[in-house]
Amino acid sequence: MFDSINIDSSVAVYVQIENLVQFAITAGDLKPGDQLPSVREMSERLKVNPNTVAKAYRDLEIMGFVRPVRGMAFYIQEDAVARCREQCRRTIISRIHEVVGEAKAAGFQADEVKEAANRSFASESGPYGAVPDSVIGLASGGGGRRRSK
Amino acid sequence: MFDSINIDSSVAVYVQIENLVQFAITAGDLKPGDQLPSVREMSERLKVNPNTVAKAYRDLEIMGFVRPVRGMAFYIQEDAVARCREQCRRTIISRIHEVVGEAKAAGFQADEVKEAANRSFASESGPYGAVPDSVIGLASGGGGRRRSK
Amino acid sequence: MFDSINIDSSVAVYVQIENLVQFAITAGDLKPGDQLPSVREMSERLKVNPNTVAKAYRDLEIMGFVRPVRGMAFYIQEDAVARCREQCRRTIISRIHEVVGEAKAAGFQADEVKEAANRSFASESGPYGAVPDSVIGLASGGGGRRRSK
Amino acid sequence: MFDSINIDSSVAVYVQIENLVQFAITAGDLKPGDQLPSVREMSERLKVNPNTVAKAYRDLEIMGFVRPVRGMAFYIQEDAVARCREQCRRTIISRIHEVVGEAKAAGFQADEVKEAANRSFASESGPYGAVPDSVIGLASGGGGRRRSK
DNA sequence: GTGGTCTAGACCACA
DNA sequence: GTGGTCTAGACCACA
Repeated sequence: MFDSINIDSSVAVYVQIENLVQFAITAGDLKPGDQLPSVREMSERLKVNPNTVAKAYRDLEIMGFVRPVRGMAFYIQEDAVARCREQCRRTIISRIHEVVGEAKAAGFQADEVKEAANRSFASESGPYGAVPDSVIGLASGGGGRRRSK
Repeated sequence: MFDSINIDSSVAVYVQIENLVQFAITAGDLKPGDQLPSVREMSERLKVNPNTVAKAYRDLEIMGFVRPVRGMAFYIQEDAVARCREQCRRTIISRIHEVVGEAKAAGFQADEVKEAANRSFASESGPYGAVPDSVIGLASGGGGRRRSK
Repeated sequence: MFDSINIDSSVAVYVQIENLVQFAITAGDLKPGDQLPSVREMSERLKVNPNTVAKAYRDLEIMGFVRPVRGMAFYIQEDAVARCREQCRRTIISRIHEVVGEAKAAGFQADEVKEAANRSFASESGPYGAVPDSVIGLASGGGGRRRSK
Repeated sequence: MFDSINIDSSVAVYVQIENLVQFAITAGDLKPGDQLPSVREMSERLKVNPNTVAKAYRDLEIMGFVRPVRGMAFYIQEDAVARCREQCRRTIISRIHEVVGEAKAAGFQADEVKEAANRSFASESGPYGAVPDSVIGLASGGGGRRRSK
């Protein structure tokens, strides 16, 4: 958990951090009352500037998912789970929709998209890590065949 | 073609424009020798500033997909198709990988992602348009089932 | 260094900026690892719009001479020097060739061109500054002699 | 005469045309009372759009170097020569100054610039043609030696 | 503070 | 009419 930031993603780093936390809450990896890693620890894990982590935490606080106590500790709010899950669902649905729209526009077939998704599901990497070869693999395999034409 | 820009997307507007053109080339909607809509026309269609379109076109030129002819227009290069298709494939694969990673991190099941993708495939909208209700629908349907913890 | 832009030159302002940086790299005034003046500082020094400087810096990045670090600065690349020198040489040779061609077409003698070049070499001014009187002086001196048909 | 336009030069095409005419007047290749090539003929020789030639001719008329008669014929003015020569001299001096400034900024030695100029003087090509190999040659010869360091 | 994106709009070169 | 350059200035992401 909390180890994959992709500096090249179109998604801003601080949004990636917010997403990682929200996904963890939604998946049950972080429960109400749990504590977030400190800003400093998180910034070292993710190798980003502490200010960037601090901004993400501040946003999560504004959204009501975490609550700051004293200096640096942030705790997951009691009522965060349901709202967080709903927000994650919408975020992900709209991103799936966007990416499928791109695939359609480029002439990809539904099968190819599904196959690519399956490979990603099977791979080990987190949401924002680099794309492993096992996923890219599709390209020279089934992908190239049908898209041509 | 060329009618859907999402100002709220994490993908920069000029990148969305570059993608739209590349997808059109890959899908065969734009062929070598064809000309791009003029900067002004494109900016009116997409309702973005002409400078933003110009930046996208300049990037496409640097990538070697189009060639500007002074006082005339931008033309699709002869050798653009294969390279463009390969680049689109990589772009899309890595974006699918990212979005699937997000879904996994949030506890989505593969079936749910596939179902969301199917709905998007079936919908009419382009890559960067707003998310139609028919797609959001999944949420309250299959989505709610397993994600709950 | 970095103080002379000629808004009246036929050379576009952003190209003049690119040239100034390349000349500085070639001459060893900027070394690999050094950082460029910030976009804002440069725009104030040269009294041009920040966007114009940014365009020049972006081009230098595309040419592989500098590398931007988000939130920090642009740094001279390790391998920039040799390539940069070669490109400068070609740029300058072709510009000398152009100007000599103009002089020949207008009936200038080789001696006159050399004398003008010597005066410029002896003067203090940078590449794109205004032409000092000491250089113009040639005109009424040796220049008038033979050119008068 | 009138056969070399360099589309890649920083000097605008219509300015190159104006220069070619002015150089020809200064050098005595065009005399008062002589007629300029028609706009159409010139545009075919130089392979540029007639509008561009027309703009150059209009400018030359404004400068008082040529006079239009009826539809399309332009004649060299009686008093054009002296003024034209003076203007050419200033144009060329300031361009020599600019190019020498560039060479100095990049660390070129005076000798190298002179040698490059000599080569250009010795070559056959006109002011705005492509740079012949005989001129580029300097590079690997004396040029490379001293500039390094 | 530093670079990156975007808008708004002027003016120019070329076809 | 088409692309290219430049200004002026706002706002954002990141360090």
